[in-house]
Amino acid sequence: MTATVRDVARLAGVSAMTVSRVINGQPGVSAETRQRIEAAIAELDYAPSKVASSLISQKTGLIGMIVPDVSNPFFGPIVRGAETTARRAGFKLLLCNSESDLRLEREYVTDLISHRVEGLLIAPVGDSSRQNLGRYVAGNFPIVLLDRLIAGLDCDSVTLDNIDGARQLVAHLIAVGHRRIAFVTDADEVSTGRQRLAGYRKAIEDAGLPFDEDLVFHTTTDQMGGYRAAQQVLAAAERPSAIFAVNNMTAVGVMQALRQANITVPDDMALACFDDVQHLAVISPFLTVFDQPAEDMSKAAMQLLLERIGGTAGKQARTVTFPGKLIVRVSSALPKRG
Amino acid sequence: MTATVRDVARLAGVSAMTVSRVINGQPGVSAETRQRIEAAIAELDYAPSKVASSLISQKTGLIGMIVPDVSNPFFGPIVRGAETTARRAGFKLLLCNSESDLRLEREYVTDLISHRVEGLLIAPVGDSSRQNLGRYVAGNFPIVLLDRLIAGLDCDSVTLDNIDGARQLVAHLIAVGHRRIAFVTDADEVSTGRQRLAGYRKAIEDAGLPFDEDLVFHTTTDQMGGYRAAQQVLAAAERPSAIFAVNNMTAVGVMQALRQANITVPDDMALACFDDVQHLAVISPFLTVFDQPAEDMSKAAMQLLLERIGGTAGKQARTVTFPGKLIVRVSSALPKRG
DNA sequence: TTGTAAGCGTTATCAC
DNA sequence: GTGATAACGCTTACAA
Repeated sequence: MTATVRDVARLAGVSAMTVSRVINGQPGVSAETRQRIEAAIAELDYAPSKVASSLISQKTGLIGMIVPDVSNPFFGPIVRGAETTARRAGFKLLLCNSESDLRLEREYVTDLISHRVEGLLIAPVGDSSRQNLGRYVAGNFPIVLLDRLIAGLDCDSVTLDNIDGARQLVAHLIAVGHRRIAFVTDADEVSTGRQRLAGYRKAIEDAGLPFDEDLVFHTTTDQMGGYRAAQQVLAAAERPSAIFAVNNMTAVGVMQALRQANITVPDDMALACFDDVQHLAVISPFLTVFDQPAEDMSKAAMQLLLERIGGTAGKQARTVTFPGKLIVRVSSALPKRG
Repeated sequence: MTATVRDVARLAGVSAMTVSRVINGQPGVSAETRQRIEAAIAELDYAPSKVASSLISQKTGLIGMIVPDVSNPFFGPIVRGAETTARRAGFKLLLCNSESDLRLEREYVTDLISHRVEGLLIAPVGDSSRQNLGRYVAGNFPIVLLDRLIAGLDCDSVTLDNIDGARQLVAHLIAVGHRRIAFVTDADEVSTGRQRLAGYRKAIEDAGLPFDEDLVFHTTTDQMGGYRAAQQVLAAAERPSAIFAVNNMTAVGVMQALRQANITVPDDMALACFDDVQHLAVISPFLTVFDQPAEDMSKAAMQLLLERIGGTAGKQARTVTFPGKLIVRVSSALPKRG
């Protein structure tokens, strides 16, 4: 179990070096010796230590990945895609959940660096993550941003075309007949929120409607945040006919508040959001969404990271933007009453 | 970025040892020296290498986790819970997706061992995983099984009471009025499938109904497997009025096949399965399920593993069984027609 | 309070 | 074809 090269060498009657050659498939070992060594390895259940070899090669074969929460149906496929791509390139993934907490994110980053991950794939908490990452980016440490950009940080990244996605989604709501559309989103701290707000505004202005700041409800983009924001929406003087939630968890919270207030979707209020939940639509094709190809985005991001690690990337930061697609279901229909 | 203790020592005008003391917060360093060293650390962006310290301490602070697929809504929370618990104990998680592939699982296990993870938390592919794990269990390497047991492998484990869960779910279907209930499950290779079959059978016999082997449809427990099995169910001579799918993905496949055949749930066919999808029910409370407390189970499993790693566990294998709960929604109602 | 020497398990280098 | 030696970056044990 904890045998070393030397134990194997002793048992096989050779030197540690020869064992090392066999392990790494290097030439220059006679077939007979090789067999004796392989027998000794099997006998001792010997597993070479990557800890020791990493120390010499300065390569751990480890990649750090930080997401807010793997159990979020958007990030699950993201982690899955990244891991698959990493594995195929011979890397293992150290997974961290930042819980959208800047301090926890910072702790993870420094820990991962200490573990000598060869690169970092991260869906950052927000613009403030710049504090946590800036020095490494400046030091040319391989980092790729996923889903969210960081203002003022020039770095490889993979995101969705959030502006146009939001524009499409809101344009759809307008086409259906909605005129007052609430947007439930976060503070100005996260790039996705900012971009989706821009798209929301564009769709409204494209349609010749007035952009009303009071229809933008800022909150935390989790279930509780969506819940609270929806209550504010319902309390608004002139109630909107539709709510656009900035992401999936926020939409869940919105739905929860609506249900509690006995408001039926879409009969009393329409609802649409970002992020489709894979497979869910089969069970219940209800929610109109703008779907992000999460797994593909993540694979692309890992690819960028692998290139950076491999040194085949060039100095300039690269940006990949995916289009995504609008999926219209029943939740966005025009209310029958009200 | 890649400074070493010696670089820091040189810059601070001390020995490497003194730097090491400062890093590890050991006593015996004058305040003045400490400050000089801390300044040097900051100046050089020095991050101590866990690769090197792991080599000495024989502790990596790494735990391996293998699940079939993190993007599965059952395993997402499982990974999340494990990571949170591991982090609080100072461990990082190396995440692997076995894709329910025995060979891939084997590869992951040996790789993780080479990386010197201090323990392994695994939702194994099935009974055959015994080949992949047996030697390590025999060698007292810390391993905890999650969700699935392995026949003939005596090892710490956390599972659900699958027999009673399935019994409750099927008893509910019977109480609603169903008499012919199809069970879509895997081959005999996975403990959860076996146990749920036992529960299915018990509920049927408890109700004084005949157990009909032809109502048990064996397939792969993924979406495609559920899809194919449902087609067989529909082709059955005497069509059942309800389908019990062994897990979430299988249920999705069943639903897909039913929809394609223009069969409405529950009006033409009832459906129930294991695994609730968190949050989904808020959006659309449709599917009757037997819910497993995935995150809690996972936290408990990680706790067992941490105890084993810490040596506070004792030789005997421990088993923790969670109860879970039946959640009745609309999909299990008695068909109106047929 | 601080430093020196040795070694953790590998492998690169060079010698035989 | 094979082996001795040193080194990767750190820490334990001991010395000063």
